[in-house]
Amino acid sequence: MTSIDFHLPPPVFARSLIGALLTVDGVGGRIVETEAYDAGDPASHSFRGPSRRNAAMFGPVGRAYVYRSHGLHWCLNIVCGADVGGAVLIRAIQPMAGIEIMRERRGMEAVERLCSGPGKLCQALAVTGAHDGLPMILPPFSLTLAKVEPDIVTGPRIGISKGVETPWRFGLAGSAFLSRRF
DNA sequence: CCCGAGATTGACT
DNA sequence: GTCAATCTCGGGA
Repeated sequence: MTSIDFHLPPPVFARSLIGALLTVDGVGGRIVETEAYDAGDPASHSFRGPSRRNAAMFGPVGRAYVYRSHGLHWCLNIVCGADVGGAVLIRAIQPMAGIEIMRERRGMEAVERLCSGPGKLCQALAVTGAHDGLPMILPPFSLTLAKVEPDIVTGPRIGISKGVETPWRFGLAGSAFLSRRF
């Protein structure tokens, strides 16, 4: 059993998550895309200090930070880092377990698109604000790192207007399950 | 208090 | 390509 080091700096931890198996109540798959954020980063929700929404980012590492995007979609992060204010956004998953349940939650959809975005995968895995602050190492979550680090591609993060040049987006090379091409 | 922007998605021109 | 859906936060009046 390999223990997960949530104290790694966000960019390092984000890279280590590529290929990991993530499930929620048994539904999930292989993480194929992540993004790193930290407190010194103007693109991060933690940049301006604690608020009601981002409180989990200032709590213990290894917990979920789930926030609502544009008032509609949920997005799942894992709190990490040597200092407070760090987290890794889970942006895409390759569905492995509970695919039929995901289809019911998301409607008829090609398997490549079921979890190809941060809001999509939260819908497919039924992650909501109720999961905010919960430990990632306990049910309903299950998180298991890949035994061997796969080939990884990097690039600028998606959908932000500050810190755009920071290459803290990580993806599984050649994956058909990414939110976008690198 | 009011308003614009935002780590998104899906529907539409 | 454009745009609306709808919640939280920060900045300015």
